[in-house]
Amino acid sequence: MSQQEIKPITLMGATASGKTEAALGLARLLGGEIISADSRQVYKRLTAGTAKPDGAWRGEGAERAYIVEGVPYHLVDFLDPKSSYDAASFAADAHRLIKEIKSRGKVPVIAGGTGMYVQALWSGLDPLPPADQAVRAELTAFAEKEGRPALHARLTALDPEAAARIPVNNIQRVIRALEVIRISGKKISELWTGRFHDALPTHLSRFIVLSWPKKDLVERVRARTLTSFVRWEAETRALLDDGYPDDCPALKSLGYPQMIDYIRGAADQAGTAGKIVRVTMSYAKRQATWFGRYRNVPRVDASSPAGLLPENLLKTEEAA
RNA sequence: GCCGCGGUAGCUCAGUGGUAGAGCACCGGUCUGAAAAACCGGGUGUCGCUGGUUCGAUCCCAGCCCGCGGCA
Repeated sequence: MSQQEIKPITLMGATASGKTEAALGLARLLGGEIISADSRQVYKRLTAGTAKPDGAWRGEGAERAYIVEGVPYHLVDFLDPKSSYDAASFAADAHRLIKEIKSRGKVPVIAGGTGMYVQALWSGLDPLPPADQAVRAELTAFAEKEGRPALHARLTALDPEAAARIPVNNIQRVIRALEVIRISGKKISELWTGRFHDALPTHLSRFIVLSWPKKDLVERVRARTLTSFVRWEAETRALLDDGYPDDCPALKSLGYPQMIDYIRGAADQAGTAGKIVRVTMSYAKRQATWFGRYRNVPRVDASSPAGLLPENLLKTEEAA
C-alpha cells in the first residue's frame, strides 16, 4: 500500500462513548497509531479525571512514545497543567504526526471528543493571529473593572459586524475579536472566510461518530465517576499541594472545580459525584450537538453488542 | 381528639380576586488559536380534593385529605 492510499480514520463521540476502545481495536486490526483529539488528556497528571488511557512512556529520543496496549497513542500526557494548548497547535501537531505515521506505513487513527480540534484539523482555521496571553490578561482586567458591556462597546466601535455576532456576555469571544484587531490591525469579521461549515472532508479521512442512547451513556458516566473517584481526588489533591492554582488551565477542566470543593470540605462525596455526573452529561450533550452538525458522517450505535468492534465500525462506514 | 403552621414546577420556595414566578434540576441550541472553555434560548404546572361566594377563585369561605409541631 503506498502512502497516498493510507486514509486516516477519525473517530468522534461523546465522553465515555468508547472511543479509546474502538480506536485500539481499529489500530490493531489495520496496523495503526492513535492520535488523541482531546483537549484535556494532553495534560500530565490529569489522568483519572480525564479518563486518560492507561499507558506508559517508552523508548528514547525520537522513538519515545506513550504506549497503550502496545499501540502508540499520541498527543496525550505531555503538557504541564499550567500550560495552554489550543486548536491551532493541535491541528499543526496532528498534521505532522499523520505524515510521520503514514511514512511508517501505519494507519493514523484520530480519536477524540473535542469537536473544535477535529474541526481545526480537517476543515482548517482561517489565518487569524495566534493567541496572546498578555493581551487577554489586559482585556480581562478591563472587563472586570469596567464591565462586560463596556468591553463589548469597544468591539462595537472597532468591528461592528463581529460585535453583532458575539453576545455581550461571551467574554472569551469578545476578547478574541479585540485581540485579533490589536495584533493584526485587521477586523476578525474581515478575516473570517466562512470555511466553518457543517461537513467534514471525507476525501481526506474516514469519519465515524459513536452514539449512545442517553440512558445507557449516563450509566457509563456514573460508573466511571464512581470507580475513578478516589484516584481523581488524590491526583487533584497532589496538584493543589504542589502549588497549582485553582484557575490554572488544567484545573478548570470539567469536574475538577467540583473535586476541589470536595477536598476543601465544601461538599460531601455523594453530592460531589452526583454533580460531576451532571456536568459530564451536560458536556456530552454539547458534544452530541457539535457532532450532530456533520450530516455527511455516519453514526454507529455503540450500544449494540458488536458496536465497538473494528469490523463493525468499518462495515458501517462503507454502508454510509 | 384539640390547637397552630403548611400543601404552588422534579426539589426548595415566592406570589396574586383576572388561570402563576425564582433558584437549582431538566430540555434545546451557538461555536474560527481558552472548546471538558465561554455563551444563548425554553417553564416542563389539575396552584392537595370537593363544594360555596363571585362576571371570574390558585387566592376569600366551609368541609375533607395529607405533612410537621405542640397539647392531651
